[in-house]
Amino acid sequence: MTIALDRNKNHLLAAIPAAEWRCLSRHLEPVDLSLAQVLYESGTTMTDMYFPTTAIVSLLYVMENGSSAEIAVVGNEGLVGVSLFMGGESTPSRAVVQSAGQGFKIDAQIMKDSFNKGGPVMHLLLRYTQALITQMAQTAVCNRHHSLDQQLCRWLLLSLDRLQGTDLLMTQELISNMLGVRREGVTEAAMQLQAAGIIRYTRGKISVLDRPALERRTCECYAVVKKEYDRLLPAQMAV
Amino acid sequence: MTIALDRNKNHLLAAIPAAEWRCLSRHLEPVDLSLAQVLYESGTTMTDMYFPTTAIVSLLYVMENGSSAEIAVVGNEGLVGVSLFMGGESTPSRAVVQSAGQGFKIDAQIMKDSFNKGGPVMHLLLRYTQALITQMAQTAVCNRHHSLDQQLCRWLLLSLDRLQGTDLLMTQELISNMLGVRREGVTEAAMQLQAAGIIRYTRGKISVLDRPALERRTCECYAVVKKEYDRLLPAQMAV
DNA sequence: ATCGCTATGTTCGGTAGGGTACAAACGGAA
DNA sequence: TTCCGTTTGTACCCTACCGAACATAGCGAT
Repeated sequence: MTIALDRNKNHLLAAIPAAEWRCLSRHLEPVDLSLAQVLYESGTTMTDMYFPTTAIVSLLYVMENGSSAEIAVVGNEGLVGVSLFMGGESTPSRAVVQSAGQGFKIDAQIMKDSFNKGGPVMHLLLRYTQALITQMAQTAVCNRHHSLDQQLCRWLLLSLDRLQGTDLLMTQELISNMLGVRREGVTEAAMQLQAAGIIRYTRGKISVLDRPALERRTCECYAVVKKEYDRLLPAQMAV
Repeated sequence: MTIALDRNKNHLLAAIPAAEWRCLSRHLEPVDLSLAQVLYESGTTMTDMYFPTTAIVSLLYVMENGSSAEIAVVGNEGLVGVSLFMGGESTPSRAVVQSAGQGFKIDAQIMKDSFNKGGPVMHLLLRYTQALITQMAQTAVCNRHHSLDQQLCRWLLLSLDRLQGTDLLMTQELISNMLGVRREGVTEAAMQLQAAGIIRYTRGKISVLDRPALERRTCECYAVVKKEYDRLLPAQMAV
């Protein structure tokens, strides 16, 4: 395999020191991640880890009655499968591709070995995990206290941060599943945003026209999480 | 210091291998944790870690407008301060004593050094952290989908699991702060539980009379978290 | 015994969001 | 162009919860 590969498209990969990178890169496999593809099913043993580059993956919990709630979102800033090096091998949640795109896949054992060397890779992954923890915690807070409108804004911003450009390819139905609310609620909130000139949407495509306005409308949760990601994972120098 | 100390009162301490324990135990300091005591304030650098034995500590996020929401709860099964070895040194949440009691305190650096040896202590702490992550994730789900009544049951069970006996010393006002709901809502839910003969309470004291009934009333969230704690942190042999 | 504080109980109106049912509109396929 | 499935819009009622204001009841201190 000739993989000169653009690891800079994933921030974690980009931050892996050169020496370790030489070991790991040969095991990384570029993969297409298609919409609604399930990377992990709740409770199953994970065999691979994923580093999204242009795709976005949602971690969500599916309840016994079938309704769901997003717990966190992972894009080019992170990785899917932290439970592998945390020691659990599985989690009670599901990982689903929320926005199609590419990423890298790597055998879990390879990554665990690298982690267990205890060096910079381990500390990098642990800092990422802490950022992820913050996102989950803030999701809990947001679910408790904030309105659907605010949560929609937060969700759009989280997605936007993980994509290039300002267009999101996703239906309101999909968004409602992620937020764990009725589709009709998303429709109403989205109409308000459109009326305010903040977004424009057509069937399955949302264009963000005024990002600053989105940030003004959302709750504090977005900023708290963003700030924590920036603090824990500063623009990192590879090589 | 003569600390023959009852480390078995905290499950994590109890699971530390003998060799490592000899190093660590001399640095552990028994502390009284009083109700409402703040162990960490959001954003401050942490200098100590805490291992509750008979106390219970809540991790909660306090919003800009003063209202709050519990993110997770820590008792004799765990430790307060995972962000220390995760690499962040701080978190956007606060740690407050929810139920007075005892615990052990240890200098953060000592514990980090032990963690960084990469041996069983590290893996133990990481598995605990994954269990904590599950609890946070499920809190997010519960906040989204379940009724106040169900959440109160879950909360009582979580507390009960971390105490000996069946009595909780806490006011409805305190509970409402943890759950992030109105006190009146807790009053109503608690009255129903009392009417059903499941609990009995007087000013600031709740006695659980029928735990199985509580488990029947609560949502699936409690069982999911419990199961994950048991899976990740099985009754562990020290020494 | 009394006072006063704290904890708990009650009430009323307001509202966000759930459940349901259906209508309209867009867009790709034939 | 027409058809059909998908996506979005609208309407209705209902319930859980919030906000606020206030009433009662334990319990400790004096």
